[in-house]
Amino acid sequence: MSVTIKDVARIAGVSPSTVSRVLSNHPKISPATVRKVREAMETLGYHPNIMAKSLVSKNTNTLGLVLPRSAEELFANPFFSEVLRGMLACANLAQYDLLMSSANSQKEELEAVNRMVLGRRVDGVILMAPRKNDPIVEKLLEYDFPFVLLGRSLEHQDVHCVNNDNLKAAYDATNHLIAQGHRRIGFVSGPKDMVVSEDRLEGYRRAMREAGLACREDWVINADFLQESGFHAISLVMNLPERPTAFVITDDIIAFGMIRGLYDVGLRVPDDISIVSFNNINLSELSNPPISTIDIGIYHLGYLTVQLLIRKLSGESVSQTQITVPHRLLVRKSSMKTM
Amino acid sequence: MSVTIKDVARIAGVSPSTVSRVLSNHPKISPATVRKVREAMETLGYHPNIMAKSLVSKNTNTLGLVLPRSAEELFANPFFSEVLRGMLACANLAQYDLLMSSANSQKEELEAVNRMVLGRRVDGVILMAPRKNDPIVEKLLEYDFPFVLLGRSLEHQDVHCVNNDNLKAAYDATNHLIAQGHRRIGFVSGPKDMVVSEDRLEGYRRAMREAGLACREDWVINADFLQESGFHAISLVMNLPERPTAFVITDDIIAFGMIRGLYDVGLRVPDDISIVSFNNINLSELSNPPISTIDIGIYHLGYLTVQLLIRKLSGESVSQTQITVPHRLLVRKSSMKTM
DNA sequence: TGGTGATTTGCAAGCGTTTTCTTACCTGAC
DNA sequence: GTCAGGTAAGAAAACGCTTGCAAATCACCA
Repeated sequence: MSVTIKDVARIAGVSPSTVSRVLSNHPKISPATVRKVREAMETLGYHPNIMAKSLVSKNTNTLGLVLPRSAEELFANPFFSEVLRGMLACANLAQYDLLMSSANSQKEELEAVNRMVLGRRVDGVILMAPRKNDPIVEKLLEYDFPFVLLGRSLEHQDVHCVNNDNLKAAYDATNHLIAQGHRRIGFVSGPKDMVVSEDRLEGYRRAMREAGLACREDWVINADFLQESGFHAISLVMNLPERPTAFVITDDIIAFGMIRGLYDVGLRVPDDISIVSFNNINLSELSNPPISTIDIGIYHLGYLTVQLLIRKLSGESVSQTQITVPHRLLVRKSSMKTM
Repeated sequence: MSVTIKDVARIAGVSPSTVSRVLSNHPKISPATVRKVREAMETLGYHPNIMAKSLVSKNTNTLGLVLPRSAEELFANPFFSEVLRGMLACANLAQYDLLMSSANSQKEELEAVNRMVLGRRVDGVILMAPRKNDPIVEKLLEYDFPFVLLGRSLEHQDVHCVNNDNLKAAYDATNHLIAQGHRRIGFVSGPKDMVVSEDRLEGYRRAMREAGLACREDWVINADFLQESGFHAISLVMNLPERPTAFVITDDIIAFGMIRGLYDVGLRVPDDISIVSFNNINLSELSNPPISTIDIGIYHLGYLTVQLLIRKLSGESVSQTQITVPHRLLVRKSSMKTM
């Protein structure tokens, strides 16, 4: 069968406890013994059973990634790979693995979290893109289980999270369009119950208000993070009594869909309608025209989230609860009037 | 502390064994006892400790996903999210979770696999995009550990795998271009040591040969699965003594980069150069021009891989070792001459 | 009444580790 | 040569669960 600590002990002529101590680099162990044990491990091809280890030591070196329900939206978005890449890079460095489970309903979502948390399967949890009044947040707080938000909680200010200043980002994006001379500016929002949607919408509204511009309700279009949304949005846009000359769009992928949809109805970007979107997924630069976008540092978002969680787990008392990843506006052709 | 099976037993007035049996739906347990135990679990908020459970039962309900080293390439590609989505959907259905670990070097990669496999952390392993002479494949065969390839092994015919008929797919793509009247057709390949690259290149060559067309070595350009590759490829293309009028490209994202790069040097797709690529990532349809591509059924690829692995794990003797996901050519504007 | 077999439950060992507590051993000072 | 003081190694109990085997209970019939 598989080789255990006892086998190693027998071969090395020591007790299992000693082997265990060698394994965890216990200081008070003689170099000679260490050598003997190491050799035995080598010849037997020993590898510790992580289950047994976690059972007694009560940690798993695993982080749980809880995907928002109806994760389809997120998944289909390159944003997700990129944030995952950042997470894995950091986790990898600290010898952590990532456990993912997806869910289709809120019920399944809670079950998944319970399996992970109450089943002692992970040491900490990462919550992506939380919603308003997210029950998972409540649950984890109730359990007093370590977790970090990628995004922020509307209700709990003291929860550790990594986020952009989405309000400011949308504010910047809108102001850029205003500076380009646009007066009628629309906004395409993500799912209504997500905190990020709320923040960005607010940023857009603030910029419009400060510039003394009308902020009409029918210029705010709801979408989700799928390219089809961009496509669908077009019919709404076309039916508007007064059509905006520019849009702030909450996600590059929606922008792709919109540009395409506009093209099909004979409208050109940026000549007829200017566009600024969010995220700077790597393809946005290769779009035709290249898309002006707010670079939110996706990779860093993922990396720092995991880093924060690991710091929490290692007992470090992390006083700064909120980490803000800086954003910057990348002006490309989709928002450049007549060049 | 956390509530265990003993607590439940005490409250329900039965023995721990009985509780365990209720948990696993043991047939010979009286309905009355079941009810009592269920109630006790409910009031205590009991959740089984998965570590303890796996320690004795020797399975973890977890699948390990081993990413190819230098996974950056893959990650940055929407292909990856989509395949992951398929995997998670299937795993989720069967109550499995996915454990990911990434690695930067071959050494780290082997360590990760050992942690997973020898550490008894997962029940089975999924290997993505295997390379020629992949040491991980050898290792898993040596351990006799259940695993499934997403892709195929060049050396081992009897390994369970889910794959496309990449040779035929490239053959189809090339023939499509030939049918459009092209005679000078180039090929942009993925990393040389990956099996998929080999297969697609072979398909391209076969089509060219059968059509009696020259298959010049300097028309085969090596790239990796990054958009930058497409970009870089351009300088190579421009320096060719005799330039192809069309390209078969092994990945949509490279195609994006190439279209952009060609545009920048004043060449138009499809008017100057036609393009057919692979994968049909969702953005390929929204490209400008929309990209003709081989739809390889990414989602299904992921879904079926996990399904096959789970079937293996559940003891079902799966006789059919190779599952081929059908592909189809989607003709879009990037390969349509003058309309 | 006692024996038989079927059905339900409990006992206890074991899964592969870690860790506390003890013991054995060695060093050096008196 | 004895004993304190310290260091290195072992014994054994846990961690929370499963499961083979034995015991208990009960119905039934001779």
